[in-house]
Amino acid sequence: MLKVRVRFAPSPTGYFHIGGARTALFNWLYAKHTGGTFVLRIEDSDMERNTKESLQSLLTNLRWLGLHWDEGPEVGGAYGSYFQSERNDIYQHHLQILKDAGRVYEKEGALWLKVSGKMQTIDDIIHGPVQRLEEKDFVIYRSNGTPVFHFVNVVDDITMKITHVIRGEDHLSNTSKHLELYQAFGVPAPKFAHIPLILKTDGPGKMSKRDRGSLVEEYRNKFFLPEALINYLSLLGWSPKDDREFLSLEEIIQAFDLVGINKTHARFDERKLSFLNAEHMKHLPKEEFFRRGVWVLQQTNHADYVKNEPYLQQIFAIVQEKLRSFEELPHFISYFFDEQYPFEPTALQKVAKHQPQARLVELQSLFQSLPSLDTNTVETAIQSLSKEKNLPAGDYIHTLRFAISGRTVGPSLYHMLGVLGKEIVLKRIQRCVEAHLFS
RNA sequence: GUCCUGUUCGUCUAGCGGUUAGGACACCGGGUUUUCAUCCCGGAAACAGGAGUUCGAUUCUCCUACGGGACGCCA
Repeated sequence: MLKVRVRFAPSPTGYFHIGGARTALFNWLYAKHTGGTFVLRIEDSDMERNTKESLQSLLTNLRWLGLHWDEGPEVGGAYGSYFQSERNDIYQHHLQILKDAGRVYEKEGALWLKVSGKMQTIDDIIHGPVQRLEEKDFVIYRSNGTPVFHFVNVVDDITMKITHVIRGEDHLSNTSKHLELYQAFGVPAPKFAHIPLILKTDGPGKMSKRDRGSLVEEYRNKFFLPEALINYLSLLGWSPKDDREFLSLEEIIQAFDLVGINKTHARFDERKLSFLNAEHMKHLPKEEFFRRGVWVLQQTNHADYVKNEPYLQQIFAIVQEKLRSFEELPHFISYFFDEQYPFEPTALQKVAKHQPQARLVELQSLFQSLPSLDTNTVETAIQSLSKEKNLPAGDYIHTLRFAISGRTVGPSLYHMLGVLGKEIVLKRIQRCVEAHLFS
């Protein structure tokens, strides 16, 4: 069995977007699944539109996603260069082959390929046989002497020994041109798999770089988990054919195959992506959550939160199950580090109706009588206090959370008290009492 | 316009002739956590339409409608 060689061949003309990432992912997955080789080739034959920044963005985001290439830029390989702009000799050589075969003519300074007039049959792994007649001759070299996409794409796939071309369905109609080329060169075509496109969340058409949420960069900047994006993207046009949706990379590689890919276009849904991100957050091993959390804090100018590591570890431990995304982390835990935390107006409103001032005073004397505020002690103490005063425990709990954090939402209150400790908690209650917020 | 291609809940999907058409997100309701963005339970929600083929079509064929793509000296 021939070893699989697949490639992702983007042109660096803008930011790396979701559609490209999914195409890269499917190629990468197929290589991993079959033990094949994943090639990254830069299609920069249109010099005017290429930028260094797009190339950098591409490489950075591909690596962030974990889609490392076996051959390509900064990695090398036996079939380089992996930049089309550096493969001119190869293209000239192949042009000569077509000329010798009598398939090329010049018109208005450009070089055209004479089509065969034969009906082409694309044997697509996803769509089955697709027939299409390429009716018109087409340009393979521009009048400025540079080769065009269809030509270089085919020449590169031949010379790089690509076995499977996995690309977006927008190329399905182009494939008859490519088949003309393969035949003109006298070489067999690779296998094709045209994957369905990703459509806009709402409105007509495929997702484009201008659509909100379409850039991989956005998710990296918002501290999404790359494994969550991968998981979500893998589910666009593919599924493991059972009820699993929360999947690790290993599970995806294991189950992935070209024949299981759908024919229908999929609509991008950021809400499901967020859900998957939250799931992956919860399943992160403690140490990994800590490692990445620290990194996020440093990136967002909250390095001071990291100074006391054991303290931070305690905070992370009670916060992990509540966080949907690392983007929320700095704000979510800010009051653990700031005695001047603000009292949120909406939170105040919710709490104000339960005679908070009186409750806080009662809690003060209760806590002073306790040796420490560990979770169990505090829980039973508050329970019996509410029973004694014949009040709902919620009156104490809501008020207390508000007093020590300024908010109505956060991690488990009893655990919070334990992490903050008796001294700080009493200080915070005092601060709240003295603020006279409830008049 | 021509040529390709597709059509299962709002969305992502399972299903490959006989199923109460399954799951997930989102949504709604209830419960737990006497907070909550966690967790648990429940609910509403789909085979585009029409002809065939067949004992029987969501599944096969054709037509219509609708969606998507390609028709560049862009990739």
